[in-house]
Amino acid sequence: MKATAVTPTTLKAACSQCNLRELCLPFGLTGNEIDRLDELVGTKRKIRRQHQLYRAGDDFEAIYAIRTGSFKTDVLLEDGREQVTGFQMTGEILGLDGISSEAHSCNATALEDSEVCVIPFSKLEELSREVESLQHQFHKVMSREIVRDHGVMMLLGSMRAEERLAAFLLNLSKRFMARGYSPAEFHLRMTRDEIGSYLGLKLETVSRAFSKFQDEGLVAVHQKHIRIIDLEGLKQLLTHCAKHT
Amino acid sequence: MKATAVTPTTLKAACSQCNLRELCLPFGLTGNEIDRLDELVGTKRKIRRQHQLYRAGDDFEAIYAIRTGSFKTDVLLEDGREQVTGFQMTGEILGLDGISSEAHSCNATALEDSEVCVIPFSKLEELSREVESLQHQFHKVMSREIVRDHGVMMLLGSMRAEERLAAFLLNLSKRFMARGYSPAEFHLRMTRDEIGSYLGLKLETVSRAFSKFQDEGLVAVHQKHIRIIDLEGLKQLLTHCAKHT
DNA sequence: CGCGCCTTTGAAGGAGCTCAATTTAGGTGG
DNA sequence: CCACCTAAATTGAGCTCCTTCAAAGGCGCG
Repeated sequence: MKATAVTPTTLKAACSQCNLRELCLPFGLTGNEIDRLDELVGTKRKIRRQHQLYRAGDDFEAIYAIRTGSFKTDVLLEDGREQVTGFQMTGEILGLDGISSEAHSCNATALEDSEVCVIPFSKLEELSREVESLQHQFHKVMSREIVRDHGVMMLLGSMRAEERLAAFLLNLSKRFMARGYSPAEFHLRMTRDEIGSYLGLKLETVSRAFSKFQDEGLVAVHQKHIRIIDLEGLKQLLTHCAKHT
Repeated sequence: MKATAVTPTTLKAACSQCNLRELCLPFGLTGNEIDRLDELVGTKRKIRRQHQLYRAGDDFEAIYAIRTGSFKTDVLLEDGREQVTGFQMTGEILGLDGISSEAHSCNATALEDSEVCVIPFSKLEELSREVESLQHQFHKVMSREIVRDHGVMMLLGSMRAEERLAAFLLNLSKRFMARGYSPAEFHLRMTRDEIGSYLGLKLETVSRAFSKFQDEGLVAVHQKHIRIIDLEGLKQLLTHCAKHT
């Protein structure tokens, strides 16, 4: 919480001072190990709303930990169709897609003015060869991304519109809570169109589902402001709406 | 190709002898490094058709490299809905989902009688702290899984039925080719129902799409036997079918 | 040879999409 | 401070693609 005397332009990241470290790469590391991680984490980088942290095709050199703000990642088809592959919040890691081919395979766009810690990847590999706990935590972070993606595939492949939106809201709620924010009341940083792209729905369908939830007393929706009224009701939508086989 | 004198029951894996090593974990390693990998790779394990390599909830202890045969991975919802998250072929790695929570989060089922190399994960982490090229290759394998999943999300979220099936066939074709099999003619190991689950479609829709492709002279379909007649035509389905916005 | 499972095909229905109009919020300049 | 302007969100009506339900055909295996 104590401000350190550094210039704001090339602010050095400091995991040891960061209140997100329990969610991020330093999780499970000892104080001494975190200090070593501090050394390798490069500068912070500010990204303004709607600007891109990296684009598909960019050379891969670093991964990024979100310090403040939020992002979306998306892939584009030649014909212009966009698929949002995820929304990322503070403490989450961006750029893992780039490792496989040494180039990024998606775009990462800030949903609001944001700040990321730049983690040069070759240095991370170097240090994680020495620090077992860092190596393990990094593997967990990558694996978590894979598990998360499977969840989205479940959502896109087997759920109907309202279930998808309910799952989306519950997921956001959980992540806000993990960051010390209210799990019941929050602002969406993304548009209906972006939610729709993520959920495999058209923006009108998303909007209609929001209205339906409101009519049913599950949530209160005012544009991007969401208040969850009946958490259990939302959860039941997921388990009981078993129209499919 | 030369058979080594080992008992067939607890056959020791041998990456150095394996013709899949260019597709698998040993890629990029020197001969000496591959020998060290050989040491850590445990026994091979045979899995009969329809049997499971692991189930959601099982303790995570090892990852698996497919030596022969093929698998599907799926996640189940409480109400019984199944989502196939992937089909895996020889040289591909199974079990990465388990790292994050130390328990597997999906089921892996053999589509035919198969054999996997068991790679104890803690030992893999240990060795990859010493062998840089192994560490890097393992990271690439994980990242590739993430990129693959993004592709499936694109498919499920933004494509229509026929595009999905075309993308699926083209993907299979590419992977068969990488393994030295014909890219134009192959046997599907999975049912229409499993394809449908993977593609977010009902089995009847998959069947109808196959029939349509056949009518249009794109592929010849005889049950599970597929022959791709017009590869370019299939590819064009993906780029030109831009009915969506 | 017969049984079960997988696949194919048809016909009808519905969830979500498309197109279009209206409302609301947020930013800008007078 | 208000009027204006643009982007985002809401809502309605008709349509389409995929699903659902149903029945028949084909293949493999005991």
